[in-house]
Amino acid sequence: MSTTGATDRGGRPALTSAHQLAAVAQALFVERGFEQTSVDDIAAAAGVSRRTFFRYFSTKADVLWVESPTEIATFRRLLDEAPATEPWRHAIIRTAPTALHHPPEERTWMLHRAQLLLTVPAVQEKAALRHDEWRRIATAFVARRRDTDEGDLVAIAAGHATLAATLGAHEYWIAHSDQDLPDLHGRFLDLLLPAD
Amino acid sequence: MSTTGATDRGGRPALTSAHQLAAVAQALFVERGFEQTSVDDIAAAAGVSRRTFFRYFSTKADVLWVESPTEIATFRRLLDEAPATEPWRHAIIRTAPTALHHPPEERTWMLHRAQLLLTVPAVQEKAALRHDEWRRIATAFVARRRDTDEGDLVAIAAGHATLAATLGAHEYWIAHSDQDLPDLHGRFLDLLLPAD
DNA sequence: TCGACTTTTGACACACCGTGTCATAACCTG
DNA sequence: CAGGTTATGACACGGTGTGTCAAAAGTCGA
Repeated sequence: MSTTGATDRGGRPALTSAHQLAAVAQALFVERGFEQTSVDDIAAAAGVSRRTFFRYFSTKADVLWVESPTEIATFRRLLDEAPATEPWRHAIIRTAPTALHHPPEERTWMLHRAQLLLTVPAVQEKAALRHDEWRRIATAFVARRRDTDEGDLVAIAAGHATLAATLGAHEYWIAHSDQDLPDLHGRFLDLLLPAD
Repeated sequence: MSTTGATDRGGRPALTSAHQLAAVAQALFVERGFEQTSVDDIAAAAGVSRRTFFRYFSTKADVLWVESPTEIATFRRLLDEAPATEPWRHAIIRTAPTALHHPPEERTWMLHRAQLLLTVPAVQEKAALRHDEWRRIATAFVARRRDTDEGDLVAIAAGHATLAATLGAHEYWIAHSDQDLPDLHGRFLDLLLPAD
């Protein structure tokens, strides 16, 4: 979370960081649009070369998912830690909104991110892989709880429902940003998850 | 469906057609992989220039959605024609599988298509736009039936549920291709659509 | 202080995607 | 045969993402 448990084994110090690049890039996206911003622009604004950008992110759009590995890992961990007595439906409704929760000071950042994600087609495309990962976590969890494999019909349905609820909650939130995202998320999950 | 109500206003006859290009392209995708197939390869195999390919399809992946406009239009039409007495939940469960229905002789073609769609990341990405359109049709329909706008929470949820069910059914079908896709589709819809 | 090691960086070069432009080919009708 | 119409091919261009390699800028040990 905070600073580096990284062991310093010498070598040239980095000129930038993933988070700094992400901040610079997202600011440019918001300001002049995603497709109107080239990787050259981002690199120049961050004071590094284009090649360096691609060492931090394998795709231009990837800067929007800097937090994603953390969120994904949190979701997986929370489900792993869910008490065996808790029904899987309840566990998902409880953990999914928590995994995506961010402190209030990151709210406008999140809102901008969500708007880019749901509005810009080129960005929406790149979301597919992340969505898949998110979905698979839920599917695997439900399969475990139901003592089946990941080919289980209900588990597959639950996975897709989890993703659908997450996207739906964000879509609704964009238009009603005064409301509480985790709360909305829970309501969508309750509406869409199949019966236990 | 079958041949051309197109008025012939003269001009040079086309060397190829969207369907022929799509067939050639999908065959190459299945044979050697999507990313291992360049547009140059497709064009060469079809006997036209690269530029011509992009006049028929605006993206390499678009060949996989030749049938999409028809399916989308059918879904929209079927919902428009649904009797006002039919509950919206039932109407979606009835019409969505029908709109995606294809004659048996196109089965292997559909199976290949579905496998590419759910397996190859680069293809999955391009699906986002089509999925959005599919989802919006359901959302708009539910909003109409509930006398609300497309910002309605239940309508949004129903839209995402419709898409989730469609994807889930295809995913399940890939692993159990002996079963009936429309039937699976209906079961997923029944499982995921929120209560009326 | 000097040299060996490690890591980050920048400079090129390259394949591919998708777009704009323009001349040419191949059909129609009068 | 002339003029209109449509499809095509050739070419150039900006952008993305990748591979390669030499140079920069630190660390540590002798």
